[in-house]
Amino acid sequence: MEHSKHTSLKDLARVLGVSIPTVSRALKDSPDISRDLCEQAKRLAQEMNYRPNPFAMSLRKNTPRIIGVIVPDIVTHFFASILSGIEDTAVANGYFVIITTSHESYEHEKRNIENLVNMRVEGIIACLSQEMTDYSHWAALADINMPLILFDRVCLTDRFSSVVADGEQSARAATQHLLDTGSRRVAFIGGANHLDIVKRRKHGYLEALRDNRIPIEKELVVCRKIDYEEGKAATESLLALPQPPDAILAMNDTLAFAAMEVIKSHGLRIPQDVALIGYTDEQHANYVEPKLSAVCHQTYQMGQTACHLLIDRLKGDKTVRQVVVPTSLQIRESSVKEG
Amino acid sequence: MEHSKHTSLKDLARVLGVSIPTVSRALKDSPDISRDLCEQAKRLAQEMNYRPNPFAMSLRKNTPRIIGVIVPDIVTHFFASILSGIEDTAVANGYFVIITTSHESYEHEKRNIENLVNMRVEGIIACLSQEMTDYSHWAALADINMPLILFDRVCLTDRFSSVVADGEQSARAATQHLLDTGSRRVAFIGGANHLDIVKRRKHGYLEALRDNRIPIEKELVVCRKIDYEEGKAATESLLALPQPPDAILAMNDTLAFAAMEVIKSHGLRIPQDVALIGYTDEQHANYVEPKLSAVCHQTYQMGQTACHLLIDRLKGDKTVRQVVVPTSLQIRESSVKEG
DNA sequence: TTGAAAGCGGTACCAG
DNA sequence: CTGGTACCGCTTTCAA
Repeated sequence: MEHSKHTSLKDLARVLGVSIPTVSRALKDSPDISRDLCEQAKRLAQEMNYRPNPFAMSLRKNTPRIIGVIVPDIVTHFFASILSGIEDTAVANGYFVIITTSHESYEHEKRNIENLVNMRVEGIIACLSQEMTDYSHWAALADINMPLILFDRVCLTDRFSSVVADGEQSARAATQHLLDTGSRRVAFIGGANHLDIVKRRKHGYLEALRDNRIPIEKELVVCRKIDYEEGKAATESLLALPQPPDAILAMNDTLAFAAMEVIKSHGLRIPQDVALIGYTDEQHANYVEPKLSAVCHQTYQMGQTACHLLIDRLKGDKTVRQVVVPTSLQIRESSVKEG
Repeated sequence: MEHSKHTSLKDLARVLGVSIPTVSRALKDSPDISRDLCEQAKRLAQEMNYRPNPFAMSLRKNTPRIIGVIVPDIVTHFFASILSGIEDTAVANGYFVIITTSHESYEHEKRNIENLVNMRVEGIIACLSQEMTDYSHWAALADINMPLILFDRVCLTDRFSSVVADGEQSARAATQHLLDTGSRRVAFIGGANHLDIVKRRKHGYLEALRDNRIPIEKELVVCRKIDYEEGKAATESLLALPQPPDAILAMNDTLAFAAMEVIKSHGLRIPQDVALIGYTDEQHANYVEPKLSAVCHQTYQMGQTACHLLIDRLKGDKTVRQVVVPTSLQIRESSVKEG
């Protein structure tokens, strides 16, 4: 007896004294129903607060108008903002969004995929978890023809459309900027090496060094995990080097703030002793002192784009695309040693 | 031909050469099916990757195991963290979560409620939008017996269970702390007066003044809107007073960071010239300089609690509760003028 | 131990 | 213009 029974077509039919199919058609202004009945039916539906039962609909055609989303977590601003873009776009197109979190765990991720498939969502938008090293559960989605769009951390890009930032280009620009403003020994703090975002950003960093004919020093590249504590440890290890870096490029917000914390705790000045560039949004960059120079992702747009890709796919567009969303390097206070 | 047909009981039945109901029962280990058939059926289900169709289920009993959530936005850390608590709890109990955002708009809020009801979610967890001044759309949920749990910004607490922080007590403690550590003229920046969180925190602030026999000065209380720009304007107006405050209590994170920005931009020192206390989480409080003394909400727990209240309600517990989640005052650098 | 039939709410097709 | 019938996938009597 939970929520007092919804009214169904049957109820309307009974009151109107006509058959169920007739009411169904009347409500959709079918041309072969008398205008009169149409009006009556609609008025009654209004009065009796009739709502089409989505489960009945979905039972016939498999289209519950629900999109599933899998993100590592909801709390990180980067993901929250992307979710926001997804949600707004989905709603604007008449879809609901079910959000699930992988907590960076392979097991969770697998279970979430399972659950969403079981729920018969029309499509899935996802960002890979860090732990994820084998792609079979994603590939399986292609096999059962479940539309999937990946963003940020992606895989199997020949089979699934994806949305990523221009990681290589942004890291290259950030590194170049550090070198242009007085830094000499630039270090890189990244996440697990198997993630392609790590590869790309690291590659951009290395390219910039090469552009400037700076020999690569392996100790200056620390790739552990995207995690606050790991980021702190990475920074500690850099500062403990016999010849520590005089600048650090941290490849995402978690790592950047971890680095900032550690540099400060060592009594070092930013940017004079160690310059710092991170990846983060405007707000967080401005909150800290010194204000963090950072690569800015257009997170909201990434969410929108991912959702649009999915909706296009649901409408039948089978082409696999890789959308690269440009980033912008925003110079603030933490990076410039000299004008 | 979207996602290649799921296998149904019918498919299994055909292969096994038995009737559909039989398979249905076999899969649930019904006692009146031969052990043999049970085993066979389950094995086959496994092989053929059978998934019960949730729409068919939901069509019979109205229990899609989906919870709807309405929040003002996803991006604000406060909400993101609560969502996280809700999501984890929901999943742990076998529920999906559909998240919708009101964008602080009355219209969106109404539409979201509508949509979730149409979708036949089993219950709703929500935080009121700021714009919301009339409660009828929420009251309507009670009429149709849709379980509703409110958090943070609540209404009709006699009919709906809710989860709130101890706003009055926390504001009182924060104000007392300011007075204890050298501040004399404490101002309060709040949001729209019709929100009960605003009322409660303001009340706590006023109580603290009274406790200390400090006359209340109306100009020191500015309640506009919870919004970054509005918060800046509020702070500006305070600093422009003939006798400006020497301390500010900002009743949430958005307002606190806005206040900090403006105070700094005036070249005033925190806390020496103007002491500041906000409401925010640990991480953000520590990012800024000086580190922000702040009331800390147990956001994740608030989400968990709200979800548990809903699940209990879904299990039949009709008692209406008001859960108050304690806060903690965390003294950092922005508030203490003197030891 | 199993099967047949009805029903959940709606749509589509054919008949009249 | 309207009604009858069948079906989507599953559960639940009731009969056998």
